[in-house]
Amino acid sequence: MNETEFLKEYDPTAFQRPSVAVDLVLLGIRDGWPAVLLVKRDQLPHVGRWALPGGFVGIDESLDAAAARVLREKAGMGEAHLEQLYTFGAVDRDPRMRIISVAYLALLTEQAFDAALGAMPALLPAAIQVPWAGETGGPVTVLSPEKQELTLAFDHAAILATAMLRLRGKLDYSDVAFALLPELFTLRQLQDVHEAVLGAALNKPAFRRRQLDKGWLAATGAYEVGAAFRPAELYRFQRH
Amino acid sequence: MNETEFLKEYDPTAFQRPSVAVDLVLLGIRDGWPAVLLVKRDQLPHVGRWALPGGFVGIDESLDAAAARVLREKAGMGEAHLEQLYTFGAVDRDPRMRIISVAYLALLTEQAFDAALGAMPALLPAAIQVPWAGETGGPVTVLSPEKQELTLAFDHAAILATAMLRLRGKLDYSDVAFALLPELFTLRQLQDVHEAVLGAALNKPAFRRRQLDKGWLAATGAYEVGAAFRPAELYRFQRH
DNA sequence: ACACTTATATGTATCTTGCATATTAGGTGC
DNA sequence: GCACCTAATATGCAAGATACATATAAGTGT
Repeated sequence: MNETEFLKEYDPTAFQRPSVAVDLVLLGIRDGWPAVLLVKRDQLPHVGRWALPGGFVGIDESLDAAAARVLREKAGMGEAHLEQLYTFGAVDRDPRMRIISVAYLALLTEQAFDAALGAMPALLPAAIQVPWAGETGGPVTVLSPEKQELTLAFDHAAILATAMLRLRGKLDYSDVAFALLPELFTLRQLQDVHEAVLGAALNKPAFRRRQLDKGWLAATGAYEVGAAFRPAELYRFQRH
Repeated sequence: MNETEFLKEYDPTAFQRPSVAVDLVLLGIRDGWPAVLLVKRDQLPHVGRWALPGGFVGIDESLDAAAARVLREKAGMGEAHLEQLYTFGAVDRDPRMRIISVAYLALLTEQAFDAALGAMPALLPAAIQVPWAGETGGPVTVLSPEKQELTLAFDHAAILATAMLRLRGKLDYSDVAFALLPELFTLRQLQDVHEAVLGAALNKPAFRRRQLDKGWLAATGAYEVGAAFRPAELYRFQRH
């Protein structure tokens, strides 16, 4: 029996299978705070609760492709930094049936975040507050624009907590911060992103020096315009 | 319609679903090198190739539980540090059918590694060589005990590379190294583990001081016995 | 007793980081 | 035009972390 014959006889229905979905944490910085885009559930279960946008993975679709499709369909977004986060597979995480969810982290610039809100008005921008426990990953609080604390559907609060923790962890050794910034940015904007994600203030000269020493920043020679005071130089991210 | 009625009518067969499996990277240190336990495939596809032990996720089984079960069934192992690694979901990663694999990293002490070999003689201990490119994660070479380079089945080489990279990345800020060591160990053994995982030599006094400063090591007052020369003190890992 | 080898301790130069302070370059209001 | 305000940028220094060299200690084997 060769491989082709084998495949003909293989019975792919032998086992009962779980459904597989992707859920997206659409993350950006708004008003100096991390923010996430949520959708309101209009079906049972958890009707009326806010949830992460997601969708089932097609049988002929890779996980990354499914995540990119959900990004397009649910956030009207063509481009964003997308990275796989973690896979959530508790048996009872969805009361309808067994659904395994592969969570993805999508990082949006402030501009992309607003564009998504414009394209999909049903999306809710919610502020994220993370206690500075860092280590184990304390409970994350999600606030509506009216400062109401939201209870997310399913295990989405845990997914969001994982996302924030991962982002914090990767912030200083990877280039994720630049995915949250426009093409051109000032060092102060870069620091603001870091401070928002870390939820802590950083020393300015030290931050500036460390960032420049990494060799990832290319000075453009251009400066911001219309600033009330001395304009800062604009930098561009450039892979080492 | 309330939630209970809704669930009755929900049709879980509406979409064609992928199969979900877990694959385990059973990792230990042997003779100063990272090593992985492999199984020989006795079925198509990829008959005769070496693969990571794995199994399908039961419909009433969480991902973590499935990983623990595979650890028990395929490695005869009750205890080991188990952590989810990454989920591999390319459409064509298995020619039989669509299988999404949630990869787990299992860290074994040298003792547990040998015990697994004893309990499951079909397992092959293969040495892993990782180029010191670190960053992007170069190609990983897997060597049989006879120093033959092995070609792993499916995308298991990529899974293994991800495991090694993750381990390297977590080595100095987490406690993973202790999962590779017995209950009591010397500072030299701890350094040997770090050097094997990193594939690089480390400065002894600096390593020793940094480890002790972390506050994770509890001196036992006991010393190794039978050492040819001055015996080293035994330490125990103790969560901060 | 001595050689041998590794564990452990210490000292110093170097590099990194945090923080304070100075200087620069705009805009704003008179 | 000119003083003033504020934030960007630059510099200086102390504290901390790290790499590396060297010294001392504690066992075994001859």
